[in-house]
Amino acid sequence: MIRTMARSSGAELALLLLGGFHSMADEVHAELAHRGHEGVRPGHEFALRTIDAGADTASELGRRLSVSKQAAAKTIAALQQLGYVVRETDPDDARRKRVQVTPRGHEMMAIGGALFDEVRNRWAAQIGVRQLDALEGHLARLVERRPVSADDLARFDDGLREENRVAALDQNSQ
Amino acid sequence: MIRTMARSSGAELALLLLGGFHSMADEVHAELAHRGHEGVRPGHEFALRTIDAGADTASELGRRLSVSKQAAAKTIAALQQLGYVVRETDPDDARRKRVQVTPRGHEMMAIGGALFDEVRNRWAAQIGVRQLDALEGHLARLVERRPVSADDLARFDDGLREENRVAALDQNSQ
DNA sequence: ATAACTAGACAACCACGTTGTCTATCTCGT
DNA sequence: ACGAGATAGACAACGTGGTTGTCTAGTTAT
Repeated sequence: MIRTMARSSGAELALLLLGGFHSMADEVHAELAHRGHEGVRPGHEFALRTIDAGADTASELGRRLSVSKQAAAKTIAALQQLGYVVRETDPDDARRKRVQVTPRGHEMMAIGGALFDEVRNRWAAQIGVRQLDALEGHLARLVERRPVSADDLARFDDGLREENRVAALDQNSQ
Repeated sequence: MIRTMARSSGAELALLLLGGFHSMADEVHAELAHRGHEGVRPGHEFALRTIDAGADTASELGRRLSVSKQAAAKTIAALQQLGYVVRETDPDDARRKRVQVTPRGHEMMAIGGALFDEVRNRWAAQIGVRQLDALEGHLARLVERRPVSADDLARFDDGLREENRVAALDQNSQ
C-alpha cells in the first residue's frame, strides 16, 4: 500500500504559478471595477488585448487564444455587450465580421495595463528588478518550448503556437 | 482619444504565470490519463492532496481551498465517483461526513506528484537549480503577502489564509 | 461550375464555481 | 435542562467559460 507522499515540490511550484496569476488578476480586476469598469472579467482584458493586436475576427481570436471559434465568439459578444468592441461586416469578405476596439475599450486596456504594471513594479521593488527580469526570462523559456505530448502526436499536429499552448486541432468544420 | 498601448509588461507577466501553470498541468494530466487515471482533472489532484493533508470534511476543504463548501462538496463527489475517496459519517459528530483517501487515491497522488516533479526537474535542468529555487522563493513571497484589496476591507475580513488567496468570507449560513 | 474550405451562428452540453434555502446536529450560556 | 446560535451538509437555480456537433452562407481553387 502506497504511503502518503503528500508533498510534491513540482505540484507546489504549479500552485505558486497559479497563485501568482490569481494574485495579480484579482487585484487588478477589483481595482478596475472600482474605476468604472464593472463587468470586466479576467480574460476579457486579455482577449481585448489580443483583438487590438490584430485578431479582429472570431476565428482568428480563437486561434490566437487556443480556444474554439465558438468560445471566442462568446467572448466577443460579451465584450460588445460591455461596449468595448463593435462589429461590422467586412466589405471585402461577407463572411467575416470585423471586430474593432472602441475608445472605451482602449481606456479599459490602458487602465488594466497600468494596474498590472503597478503590481509588477511592486514586485520588482520587493525582489529586485534584476530578479524579476530573470524570473520572467526563465518563465518565458519554460513556457515557450513545451514539449509536444504523446497524445498530441496521435493526431495531426500542425505547428501552430500561441499564447501558451499548442494550437487546438481544428477537426471537421470548426 | 487614448492611443493603443497594446503591451503591458505587467499583463505579460500575468500571462507567463498562467502559462507556466497550464504548461505543467496539461502535461501532467495528459500523462496521468495515459497511466490509467482517465477522468482526473486539474484541481482534482490538488483537492485530493489537500484532503490527504487533513481537510477531511467538505466544509474544511472549502475553507482551505477558499471556495464555498458547496463547491468543495461537488469536488468530493467527483473524487468519490472516480474512486479516489470514500466517505463515512463521523461517529463523534453526526453532521460530519469524514472523507478518506483510498489506496487508488494515494496512487494517483503519487503518480501525479512524480510527474509534476519530473517537469520541475526538467525546468531545473534548463535554467539551473539555483535559478529555479530563487524563482520559487520569490513567487512564494509575492503570493504570500497579497495586500488586502480595498474591496475586501469593505467587508469583515478575518485573517484566515490558505493556498493562495484571502479566505472566502463566509456570510450567512454557508 | 463545382468542390473544398472558411466564417460565423445556434444548440446542447459539461466543469466548476456561485447564492440562497433547508434540515440535522452540536455547543454553549443561562 | 434547555433554548439560541453556530455548523455540516444537501439541494436547487444559476453564471461563466469552455466544449462538440450541425448548419448556412460566402470564398477560393481546379
